Amino acid sequence: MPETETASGGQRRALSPQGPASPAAPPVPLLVNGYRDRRCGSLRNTDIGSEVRLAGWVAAKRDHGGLLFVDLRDPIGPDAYLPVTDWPQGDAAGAGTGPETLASTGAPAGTATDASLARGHHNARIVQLVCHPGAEAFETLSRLRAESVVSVTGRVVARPPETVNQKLATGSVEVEVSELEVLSSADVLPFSVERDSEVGEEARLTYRYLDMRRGPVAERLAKRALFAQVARTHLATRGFLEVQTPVLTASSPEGARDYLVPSRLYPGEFYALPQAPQQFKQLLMVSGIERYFQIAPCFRDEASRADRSPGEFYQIDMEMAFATQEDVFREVELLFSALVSNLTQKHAPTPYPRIKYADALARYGTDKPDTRFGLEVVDLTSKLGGRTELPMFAEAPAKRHAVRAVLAPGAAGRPRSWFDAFAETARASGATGSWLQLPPDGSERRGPLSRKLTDEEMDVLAAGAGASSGDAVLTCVGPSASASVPLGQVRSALGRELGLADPGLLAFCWIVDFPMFERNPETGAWDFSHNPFSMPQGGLKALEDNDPADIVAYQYDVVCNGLELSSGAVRNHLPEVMEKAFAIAGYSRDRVERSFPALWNAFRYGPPPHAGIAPGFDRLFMLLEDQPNLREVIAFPLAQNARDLLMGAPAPVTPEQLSELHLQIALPKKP
RNA sequence: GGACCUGUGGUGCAGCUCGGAGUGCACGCCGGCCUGUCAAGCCGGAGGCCGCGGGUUCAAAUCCCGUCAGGUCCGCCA
Repeated sequence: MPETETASGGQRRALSPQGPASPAAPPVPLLVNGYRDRRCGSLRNTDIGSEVRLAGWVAAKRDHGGLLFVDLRDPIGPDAYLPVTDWPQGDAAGAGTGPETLASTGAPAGTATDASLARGHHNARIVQLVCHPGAEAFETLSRLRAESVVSVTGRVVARPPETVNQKLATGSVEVEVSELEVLSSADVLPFSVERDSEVGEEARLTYRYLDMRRGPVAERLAKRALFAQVARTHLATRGFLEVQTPVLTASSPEGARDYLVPSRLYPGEFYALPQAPQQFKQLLMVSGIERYFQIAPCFRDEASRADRSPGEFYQIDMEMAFATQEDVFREVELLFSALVSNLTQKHAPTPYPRIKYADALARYGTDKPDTRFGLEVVDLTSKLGGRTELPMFAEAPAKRHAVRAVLAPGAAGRPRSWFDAFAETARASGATGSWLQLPPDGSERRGPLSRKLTDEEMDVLAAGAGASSGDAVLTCVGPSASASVPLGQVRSALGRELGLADPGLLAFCWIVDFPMFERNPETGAWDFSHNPFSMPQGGLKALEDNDPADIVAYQYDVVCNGLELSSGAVRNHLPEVMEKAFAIAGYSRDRVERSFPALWNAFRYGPPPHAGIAPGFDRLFMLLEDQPNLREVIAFPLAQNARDLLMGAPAPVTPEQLSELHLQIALPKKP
């Protein structure tokens, strides 16, 4: 069947950061050919009387014997966020186009305003076909299974008033089928595409194409495409050049486990897939590129989490020459604002608050705090430490322990098991947990602390935590760096249970001043605590004069709602500073040179100062879409164990392939 | 590397605590009826190695051990 591109070019204009579906954006045309000349979901009252050709999937069949209804469903297209038209010239009469932004996408005029009718959604992609027994198509159509694909010709007719369906965008009309062509027939499906039932993860991944045909995942992919376009367009207007970097590269000694690719030409040698284009982007800075970005694939052979894909993921990798930490913060806030305003109706206050790493640990017990709500951990070391009869508090200053507390609103009446669980959590992280309950009726305070503290001390504790009747105060005593951790966990749990977080808020914040080094608890040696290429604050002098424990780096994270979205840093571009930093971490100059030959050499030839960041693309999009895990925003995700249930990867290869690569398999012996 | 949750006709679930015949629900599937449905309705039917292996027991979907698969978390992720 010939396919005719009837639109003039059919191109979309680049999206402006201000609005993808702004009036300036031309509507997306339909390919008009032998398959169809209209989209199912586009038919309206104004089409009554016209003859149309439609194609799509048989979504549902209602066979009355003497009368047959079929719901025909469009494919999922860019109409999820762009205006569409069924006419080459961009005549928008039937497609409900207009100056809508995605955030305000509403129902087409003249029908129900149900949110499920929003453009691009399931009920906006359906039209009802009607077929009478006399019609030639009747027998064939009535025998077709759901999800078969057909092309039909028919006349658009008005539905009898009492049968108008408010749930469909096309609900006031139907199409009387005169001709039917079966384009493909479907076998019985492993699960229903049309019904809104839960399907197990295994079945969804194995039949991912059917899972996507159900709607939500594919609609999200359409939105993900918009996300990428907004990011690209925005960064381009900010002067960032999109540069692609190799996927086959060298293994780097730092970081996660590498995925290795054996070399055929060089027996016994391997490429590695990049964990991130970190060294390449720094080399681009040395190359004289002013601003670089890339939606970069990253590969890490590490265990997965709901917010961490196994195997591979994408970063919006960015780097700028002659830039400071402030410049990076501003560019990221501008980029995120463009993404948030184009893709969501959430609010994301700027500038993002900045929290020192050490403060984040103290106030939230984590370096990725959810700052949408309060309940911050308070430090009562100076008020209660050393002053009470209770040994735990009394001895804290001498042991250099911190006394910390968090408010548990309305928790006075919680069961003993809840408090015990907290105490156990505290013990597991090497601290001592206790608590005080303030009964709602104002009666005698209860809990272990009530037995050892004076009334005045309890007042200090309650006031310090901001507790009143009905609340509880949880306390934790331990080393300063870890005393807040169990309290932070309780804080997060309380936030969830009590619904303290505004779901419409994206509370971004910067975590700054990460320590440069940390002691390896086993060897006592100094390790890089994060990125070894970060510039220490104070430069060479700080490295020479200060205790490594006190050196902080120009190293930062951007965090939102308790999710870490990215790490970044002002890079260390000075070989002598790098040499010293690596020396503290126990690397000889020789070893640095051997480990990072390209950077080491490049930095001898005039590297500009530079800084950058690499926000996680999938994770940021998952956050904006309120999705609980990354599989919901990825077309073909691996299962948790890094298996591809659809394609069957990984899989053994032939002996010939192995031999060509000079590889032998030595499986571990079974016990 | 470790912990926990889940696994029951094609799909989703109940049954498992307290062992007693594969018992049940919703959907799907097959056949029949049906001219205004909207995930149509009504009648009938088929479909099961209760993930797999071992153990305890007179008897195991149910209890125990192991294992596989899916998920969540800890470690890990410079």
